[in-house]
Amino acid sequence: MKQEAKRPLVILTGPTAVGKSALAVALAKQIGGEIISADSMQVYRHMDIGSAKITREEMAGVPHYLIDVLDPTEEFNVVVFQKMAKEAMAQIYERGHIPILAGGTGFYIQAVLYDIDFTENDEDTALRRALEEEACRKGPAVLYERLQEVDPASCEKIHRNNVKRVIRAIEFYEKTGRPISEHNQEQRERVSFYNDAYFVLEDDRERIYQRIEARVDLMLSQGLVEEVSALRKMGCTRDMVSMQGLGYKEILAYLEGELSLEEAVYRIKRDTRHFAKRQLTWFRREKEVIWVDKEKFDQSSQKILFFMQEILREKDIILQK
RNA sequence: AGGGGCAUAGUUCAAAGGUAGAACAGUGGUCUCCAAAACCAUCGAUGUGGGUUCGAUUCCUACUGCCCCUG
Repeated sequence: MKQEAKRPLVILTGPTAVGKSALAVALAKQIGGEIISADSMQVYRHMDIGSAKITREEMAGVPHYLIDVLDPTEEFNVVVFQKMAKEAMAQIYERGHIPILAGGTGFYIQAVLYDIDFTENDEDTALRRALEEEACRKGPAVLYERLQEVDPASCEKIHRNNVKRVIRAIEFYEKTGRPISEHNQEQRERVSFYNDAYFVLEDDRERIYQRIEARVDLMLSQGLVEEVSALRKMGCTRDMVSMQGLGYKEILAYLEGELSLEEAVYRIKRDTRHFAKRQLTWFRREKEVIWVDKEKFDQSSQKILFFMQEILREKDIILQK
C-alpha cells in the first residue's frame, strides 16, 4: 500500500514569556493556520491571569483549541492532551488549514509530534495511588529495590530519589508485564509523524528573566490573588493538577497563611525562571528544532515571520510562491 | 567629630594559626501518563596595605567601606 503523504504541522514553542502567543497569531493569519495550545494550564477555565492566557481580542479571530476546555477540578495530563490535540488537528485538516501547535510544554509537543504510544495503560490510577502511599509509609528506597528486581535497566536510568519515576516504572511493569525501559527504548526510535517545522523562539537569557519578573508583577496588579481566592472558594485544593501551576500553588499557600505575599511572589518569580531554563534544556535535546533567536532578528517579529515563512515554503508546508 | 561594632561566594550565614562549609541564586543535565511536575550535577569567596609567624584569610596595625551609639 502506498504511504500517504505526511500532513503539515507547525510547532511554535520556547521558554515562558518569550512572546509565543502573539507570534503564533500573526503567523496563523499569514498562512491560514489555526492554533492548538500546548499548555498545561491554559486548558483550564477560570485560570486566566496566572496562566497568562491569551484574550479573545489577542486571538484576533484565529481559532484556538485547548483553551478553556476543562474545569480546574478536572485532571489533565499528556494522554488527555494528546487525544484532544489529535481531535483538533483532524478538524483543522478537514477545513484544509494548517495546525499550529503553540505552547511551552515540550513533553506535550513530543507526544503529538512522534505520536507516542501511551495506550498500554488503562485510566485506572488505583495502583499508582497505592504505590504513592507505600512510598510515603515505608520510604522510597523500598520501591526502588522492588524496581531493581523487575526492571534493572530502568534503575540505571532513574535516580533513586526520583520517586515519581520509580513509581511509574513499577506501575508500567505491573500493568503490562514488560519493563518500561523496553517500551521507552522503542518509542524513542520514532520519527516525526508529520511534515513539520519545529520552531523554538529564543532570546537573551537575561531578557527572558526580566520579562518573567515584569509579567509576574503584572499578574499581581491584574488581580492574581483575587483569581486564586475565587478558585479556592470554588473548591480547588492544592492536590489538583491545576493548582500545581506556577503562581497558583504559591498564592494558595499565601491564602492559607503559610507564606507572606512577599515570599510567595519571590517564589513565583524564582520558580518561573527555573521553569524557563528547563524548557530550554528540553528543546536543546530535541533533534530537529529550528532555533529562532529574537536577538538575531533585532527583536523584530516582522523579520521573524518572514524567516519562518521561508522555511515553511522550503518544507512544502505552505505553497511556493 | 568622638566611641563601639562588622567586613568571608551574587545574597544570607558558618568555621578556622596549616584543606574555608551550607542554603538560596546562577549554570549544565535527566525526562515517553501529575511535566508550570519530579529529579540529578556543577561553577563560585576571606575588602586594601603593612607587621608578628615556618605558615595569616584567622592575631596586631593603618586605610577604606558599611552599621550603631553619643554630640
